[in-house]
Amino acid sequence: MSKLVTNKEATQYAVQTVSDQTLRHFLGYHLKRAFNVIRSDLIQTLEPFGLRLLSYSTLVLIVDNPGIRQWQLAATLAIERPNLVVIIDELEQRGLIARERVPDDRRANALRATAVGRRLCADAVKANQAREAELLAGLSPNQRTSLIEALAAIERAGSGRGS
Amino acid sequence: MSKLVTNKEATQYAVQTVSDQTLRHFLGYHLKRAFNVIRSDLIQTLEPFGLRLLSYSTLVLIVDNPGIRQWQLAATLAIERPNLVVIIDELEQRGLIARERVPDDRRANALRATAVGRRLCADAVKANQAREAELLAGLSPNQRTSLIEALAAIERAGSGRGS
DNA sequence: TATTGTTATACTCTATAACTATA
DNA sequence: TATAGTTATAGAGTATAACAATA
Repeated sequence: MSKLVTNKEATQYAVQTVSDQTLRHFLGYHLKRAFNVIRSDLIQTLEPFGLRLLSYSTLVLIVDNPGIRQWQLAATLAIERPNLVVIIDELEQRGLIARERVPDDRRANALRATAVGRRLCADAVKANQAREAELLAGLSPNQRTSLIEALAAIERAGSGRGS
Repeated sequence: MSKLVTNKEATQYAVQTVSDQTLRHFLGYHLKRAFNVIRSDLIQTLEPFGLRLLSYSTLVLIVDNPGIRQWQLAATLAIERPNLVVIIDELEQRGLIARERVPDDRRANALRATAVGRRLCADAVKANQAREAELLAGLSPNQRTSLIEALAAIERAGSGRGS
């Protein structure tokens, strides 16, 4: 550096430590940051299973609800029907689920997990549980319960407004 | 319909109500859903100000930290430097902030909000506060405090791992 | 007419590589 | 050699319109 700059001079132009105190007052800010932690951790956890967040939750819902229709899945996952098609395609091509024809309504598909899909799903759920337990080790059981209750309350407060 | 199908037969193929009980056990599932509520509400709240989520938090951080550098902003917002450039461009073109040259280090920009930017920021923050208070009306002050504490704990638990 | 699944498309957010000008 | 800002680009996630088959 050709010019010697004292700390005092430098502070005129630089910021020593960034203050996010205004944003810290907002729940949305904390929600986003906490969600990012959980999300990036889960992405790494699911990677060995070849699953991403959406294909994972889709597979879990199909395992839990044999015969579910695509429109029901889309509604539960709060995504649009077109965006679900590629996910279903991928799960089917990997042999984890099957689209079955419905005699009652030949427009619809009944989705069912294969034995392979159910096995993979169980393993992925177990891995998810293990990692989440590690991440939440700092919270007491009481804190975890009230955290989930508070989040569910926020979700309910938002029902009835647009997504 | 050529074939008469009784309710009993129909239930073989359809799902009456979708069960998400496996996913409900996971904090990540609740976090995502609660965050979606807050997020879509905030998007609507900020729309009259011409701000989106990222341009909003960027503006707030610049107002709170006059002279902040872009790399500091990116680190605080947990986004990549390239993705910040377009946001800064937009805020600058709207006359809400200015890029100032730094004599010490001619590679860097010192970011400062204009008077217009500070005014808009204050108004947007006020609107955000009002809406969040409405959404959280169902939670006691105690619940809100412990909720934010729990989220901050999760965020800390994730520090030291990749984004 | 309305619904189910589908295709095509577009917009936002996010991530990486590589360039420039400085240091 | 490393850093700050930038450009270009590509990948997810998400949203809408419109179509075919079926109800």
